[in-house]
Order: sequence, then C-alpha cells, then structure tokens
Amino acid sequence: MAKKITPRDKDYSNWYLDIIREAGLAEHSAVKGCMVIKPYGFGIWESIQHELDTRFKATGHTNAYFPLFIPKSFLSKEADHVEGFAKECAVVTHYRLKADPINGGVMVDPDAKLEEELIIRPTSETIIWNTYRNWIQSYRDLPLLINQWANVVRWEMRTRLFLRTTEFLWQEGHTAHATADEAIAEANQMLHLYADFAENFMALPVIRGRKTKHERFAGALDTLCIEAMMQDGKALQAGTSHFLGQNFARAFDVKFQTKEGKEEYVWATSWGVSTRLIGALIMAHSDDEGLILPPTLAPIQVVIVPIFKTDDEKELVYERAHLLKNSIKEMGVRVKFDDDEQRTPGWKFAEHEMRGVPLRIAIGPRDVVNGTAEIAQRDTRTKHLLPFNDLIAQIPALLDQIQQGIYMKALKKREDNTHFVDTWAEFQTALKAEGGFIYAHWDGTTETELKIKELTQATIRCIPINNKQEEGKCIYTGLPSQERVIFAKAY
RNA sequence: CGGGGCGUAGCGCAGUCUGGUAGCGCAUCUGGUUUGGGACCAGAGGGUCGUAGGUUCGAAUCCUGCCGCUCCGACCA
Repeated sequence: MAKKITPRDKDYSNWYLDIIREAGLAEHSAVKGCMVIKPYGFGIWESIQHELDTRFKATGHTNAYFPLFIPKSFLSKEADHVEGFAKECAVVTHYRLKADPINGGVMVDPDAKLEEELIIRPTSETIIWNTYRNWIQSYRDLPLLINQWANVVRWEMRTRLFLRTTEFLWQEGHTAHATADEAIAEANQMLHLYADFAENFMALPVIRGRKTKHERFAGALDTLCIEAMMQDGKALQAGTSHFLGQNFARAFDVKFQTKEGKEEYVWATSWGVSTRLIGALIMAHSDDEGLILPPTLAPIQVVIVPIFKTDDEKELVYERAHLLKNSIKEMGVRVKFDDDEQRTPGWKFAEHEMRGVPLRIAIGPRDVVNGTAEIAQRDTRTKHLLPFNDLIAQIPALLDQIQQGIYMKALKKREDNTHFVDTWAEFQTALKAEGGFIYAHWDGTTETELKIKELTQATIRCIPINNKQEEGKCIYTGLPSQERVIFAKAY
C-alpha cells in the first residue's frame, strides 16, 4: 500500500506538509510555532550551510558569534528598527524559578526580576554594532566583513514549517565600510552571491530586485532581495541584502578616522538567508511522489538497492553492489548502499523517491548474470537498463542533467505564470485566474501599494534590478510610471 | 484579537444528528510464507473518548463552563 500524499493541484498546503512529514524533514514541536528539524532535513541545511560558508569565505568574510540576548535599550537605539521588530519580540524578564507554594510545581520568582529586560534576538544588528564600536577606530580596521550562523526568534502570529517558524536558523552577515559606495557594492555583491547560489546550487530561479520603501528592512536605506516563485504561483522571498547607510553607526556611535585624520561614521550592510530556503526547495521542486533534490545539495546523490531471494543470490548481488558503490564513490559522488534487510525493494524505491534522492540503481540476480543494472532518475521518473560500466560512466552527466532539468522546469513554471498587465481589470483577472508574478506599472507611492494590497492581497514583491524603463500608467491610479514592478501574493 | 473547524490508541480518522459492551486504516509485537514498485496470512498488545461539572438507570454521544489545537484575516525571513 502506497502512502499517498495530497496531490499538488488540489491543496498545496497539505501537499507541502505531507512531503515534510513523509520525507522526514521536520515536525511541529511541543512549543507552539517552533519546529524540530529531523536528521534528514538538517542534512539538507548542512549542505546549504557548507556551500554558503565556502562562498562567503571566498569573498573575504569570516565567521564570529554574538549573544542570543539583546538588552532592551539596544534595540530601541535605532528608531525604524525597533518599530519594525517591537511587535514580535520574546522578552526575558526574570532569571530564576522557585517552588510554587500554592499550585505546586515551579513559579517565576518575583524577586528575580531583571533590572533591564533582555530581548531574544530577532536579528543581531544592535548587539553587533554595539560591539563594532570597540572594534573600529581607524580606516585601517575597515572593511569589517563578518558573518554569523545563529538562531533568531520572531514571535509571529501564524507559523508554517520552514517558511515561517517562531525560531529559525539562519546566517546573518554584518559588514562595516569606510564609504557608502563600498557598502553599496558589498550589498550588491551579496545579493548576486545569493542569487547565484539559489540558481546554481539549489536549482531555484530567482528574480533579483529591490524592495519598495514600505517593504524595506527596518532600519535600512535600501533592501535588495531575491524572489522565487513556488509551484502554486505564490512568491517567496528567499534572501535579502541591505544597505544600512550610517543608521546603525550613528545609533551606536561607531566612528573611524580617515586617512586624512577626519572622524566619520562607518557605512553598513547586513544580509541573510534562513532555513526558509528548505521550504522554498520543497515548494519549488517536489511532485506528488515527494521531494526532488538538486544533486548538488542532496545528502545522498545515488542510492543502490539490492534485490535477491536466496543467500547465494544475496552474496552475488552484494559483491556487485559493493564494486559499484566503490567506483561511484571514487568519482566523488555521495552514494549509499541500502542494505537494510528489514525493508523490501519496493518499499525502498518509494522511500528514496519520497526523500528526493536524484539517482537510484537497482541491482538483482538477473543483472549480475547480464552485467547490467537499472538506473532510475528521480525528476523524470524514467528508468534505463544499462551495462555496468556504461552506467557508472554516465552518473556525473546524469546528475548534471538533473540539476539543469529541475532548474529549467522551475524556470518554465515561473515564466508560464508571469503576466504583463496594463489595466486594473486585467490585473484583478490575472490575480484571480492564475496568480503568479504580475508585472505592472505603479505610481511609486506607498499609499497605492497599500490600497492594492488591501483590495487584492497582492504585494509588490520587488522592483527588478536592471529593469526595463518604459512609459506607462499606474494600474490603480493611472499616474505616470517609468517601469513595471512585480506584484504577487506571497508567503 | 475577530470568524470558522477540530480534540476518540503512536499517527490519520469513523462513531456524536437518533444515548445502550470503544471501532477502522497505518504503525508496533509474535509466527509463517515472501522480496524486480511501499508483500501476504494468522494472531496479539495498546484508550480514564481534551478537561470540569450537569441531565439520565445508563454519556464519546445531550447541556454548561474551561483548556488546547488548527484554518481564514491583521503581522512576517
């Protein structure tokens, strides 16, 4: 009996959750809104971490770690920043429990009230810039290019595994520069690093863009982002890179002496991606048989499933399978020989498909006799019987083909669901009928942006970078506009 | 915080309208046969039906309070 997951086109919400459950990626925890990431899901995160970390280091960044707790006063030093995060902060008020004389158990000790409350970081700009003040005196200390891998807490009203959880894992880069131009260049560099990572490592096509003033990060002068489209046509912000200007330097009094001996505030950027990327991966690539992983990040790239009846057959098949495994391993491919005798081959086929393993090789007594093996491709669900040596030789090319294939499939899906509209009526029709990305003219005001959101639930996802300039009229107000922006419903 | 829905075995659910021995599928355990697409047969274990009270000879079922979860809105990487 096959475990059936909810079909994609019927109910995306349950389809998404089914895959997370059946593939063993994560589950809800005892704490509301929080998630337990299971070993397989965490393996995917480790692949992402490793690749990003390599790319960060290649661009001159180093890792450090800053505290989980932020004094309340720090958060309030930058006005926009505190306003943006105030509504979703977890606050530590006490530091001790004691036995509860009335109800039994334990209670918060009222005598252990903190002098100043601590905020569990929703992001670390403030604690980091407070630290940078002591690290930066001279232009010789710049640029300061630091990243941290951490957890953060944002007390959201509604949560969704991977896409929005109360606590999530991420990396946040925080850099300090001598000039605005340098900081802007850094923010741009990181945006393109993220975009390249998303497209070439995660096989996730993204739009590089800029947020509107209203959607900007709290405390930033400019927010750049990569936006991806999920299979249901909804948009998902997959990463952001902010130019923070001198806002945090001023708030935390971080000045440096220039070559000329003048004192100036430093210029800042911050940028991050989170475990949400795993959600994007699931929503973008999976089918009704489960997850489909890009070979670059799959914890297991090739799985070998042995088939046999008797002990003699087992011995022969295992011998061949081990040869196969070693040859594949020598090519630098992550391969697993699934010799679990508690499960039948059919069960294993379904299981590894559910988990998105890109290639599966089945080898049984017939193959040993014929010198062949069967290779199955996860994304296309095609199978081929090939001579042993040909099969081994083809693996790198096949993995590459899958990587390209799922990227192209996602790209085509996005293009099929991208529409250009010029009138309010067309806009509403397009939104209702197919969703997706809608390129339309907008008058540039927050007022119109909010009105459109209120009426349709669609938001401006971004203003694409290197956007084509053209004369047009705002779809809502009819006021003149120089370029189209992307509207979509978003996660 | 507003509006729906749901709390029954580890998981997913039926049973509630119309009160009468606590059920099904998956999972688990035992034995046997199996193994080229989530095997089959036989048997077994596992529940104070969210919680407190009320009505009744009798409550998972009817009534009242409370608690929890979830979906839709406001908020959002």
